[in-house]
Amino acid sequence: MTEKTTLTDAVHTLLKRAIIEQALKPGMRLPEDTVGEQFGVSRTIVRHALVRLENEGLIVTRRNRGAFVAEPTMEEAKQIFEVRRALEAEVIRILAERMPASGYDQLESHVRSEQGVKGKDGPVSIRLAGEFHTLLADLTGNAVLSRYVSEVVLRCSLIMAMYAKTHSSDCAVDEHSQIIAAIRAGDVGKATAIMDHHLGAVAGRAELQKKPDSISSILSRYGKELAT
Amino acid sequence: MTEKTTLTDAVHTLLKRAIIEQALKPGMRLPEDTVGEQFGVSRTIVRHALVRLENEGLIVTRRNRGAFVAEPTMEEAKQIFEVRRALEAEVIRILAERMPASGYDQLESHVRSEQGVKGKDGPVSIRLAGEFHTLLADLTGNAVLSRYVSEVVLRCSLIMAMYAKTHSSDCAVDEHSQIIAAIRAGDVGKATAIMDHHLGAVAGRAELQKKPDSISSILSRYGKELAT
DNA sequence: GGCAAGTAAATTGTATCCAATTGACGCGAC
DNA sequence: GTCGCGTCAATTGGATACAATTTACTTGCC
Repeated sequence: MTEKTTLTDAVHTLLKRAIIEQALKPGMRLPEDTVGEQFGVSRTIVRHALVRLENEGLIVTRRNRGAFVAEPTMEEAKQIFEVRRALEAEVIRILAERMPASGYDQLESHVRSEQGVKGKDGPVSIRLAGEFHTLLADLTGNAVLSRYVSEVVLRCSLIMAMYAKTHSSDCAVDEHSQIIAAIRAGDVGKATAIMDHHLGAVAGRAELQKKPDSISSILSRYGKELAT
Repeated sequence: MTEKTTLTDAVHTLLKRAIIEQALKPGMRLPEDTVGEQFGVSRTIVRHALVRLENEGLIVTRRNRGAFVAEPTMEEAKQIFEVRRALEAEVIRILAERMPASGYDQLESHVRSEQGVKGKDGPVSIRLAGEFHTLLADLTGNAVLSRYVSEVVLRCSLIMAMYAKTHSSDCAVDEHSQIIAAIRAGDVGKATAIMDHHLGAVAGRAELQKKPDSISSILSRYGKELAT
């Protein structure tokens, strides 16, 4: 399986995971040859992977300056959450209408694995929380929808990594279960309401945590100018 | 302005327009060096542009085979329309709440230019009809939403180019005006309903037109194997 | 005459190489 | 001491060269 994929895909996937798991922090530079050296591939490959990442909004590139891990502003974050809410509402609407056979099993299985890492917050927790929503979108069978949800979820993960101190996954997992239940009951309105509340809480957590973190956050945003 | 943009952007834009305007027909091959020769750039540039186009769903690439203009199946088309409906509903919801100052002027101006080419159906008509929706999305001020709408609109244009014989833009322009009026009146429900009907009609036209066109369509789909 | 295998051509995947732009450091003048 | 200018290093933008894989054709055998 690892041989079937192209090198570009591999690098792209690795970089993506590294960004989401905060190994590569927002604002950090990504020199092409450094990354290439690290993975043992040429700049060409890294360039292609970076193009993809830029299209996904996970990095930004400045002309003749190179690529940087994206640092979503609060404004961008609001926009992303706005789109995400709309997309996930559609996901719920579809799933309430046509949930595939093994859908609930997969969802419950995932929630269980989320509960497994409930205690320890951190990158893994953020990733799993995101993957719940991705799984939800996948179950719609709509590849386009799934792709977009996946993108906004990843960018939200990046936002959370930037602005929220702790992920406090406790309530998140709980709400995930509630969403599943509401969909199972065919109650689109309730499921959407919970999802909205869920996302609102997530967004709000980022927003609330932003103030105390603003000093270092702002500095880090301008800090890349000084980074040697 | 043409000097500020990078070569990749230029090639990307040109290819995109060529695909939308059906100069490059669905299923057609896009050899890297042929395209590069045509535009006077290297394969490197073309490759980057192709990566972008693939991410946008306008082309598909087969491993070691190259790039082909996408040929959305009816299933994919349905998925794209499903997502598009959800996204444009969100656009309407937002615009009814916060329409920028010069928004209506821009919209009405665009509708007038659509009416200008009302008679002659064809690529330009399809492009303008698409740009109305893109403009609508741009007015939300939400760059993420705008980007996604732009993508699905382009893919819908490709679908229409594939499946619909005539674009019959008459009703489309009329409905565009109605949507503007409904938004202006602050009637989200009505605007969404018209938009749904509008998109449904477009999708339906593709679906209905598909049968009589199926022979040549299918042949063209297999024709790429024979293309010399 | 049809099928299969081998070979050759074409095209992509990848790496390396050159040029152009940008940011930084240092020097000098005011 | 500070501001401005010039040179330099570093990194990306782009092109070319090489390798690997796939397709298609030809040739030989049944």
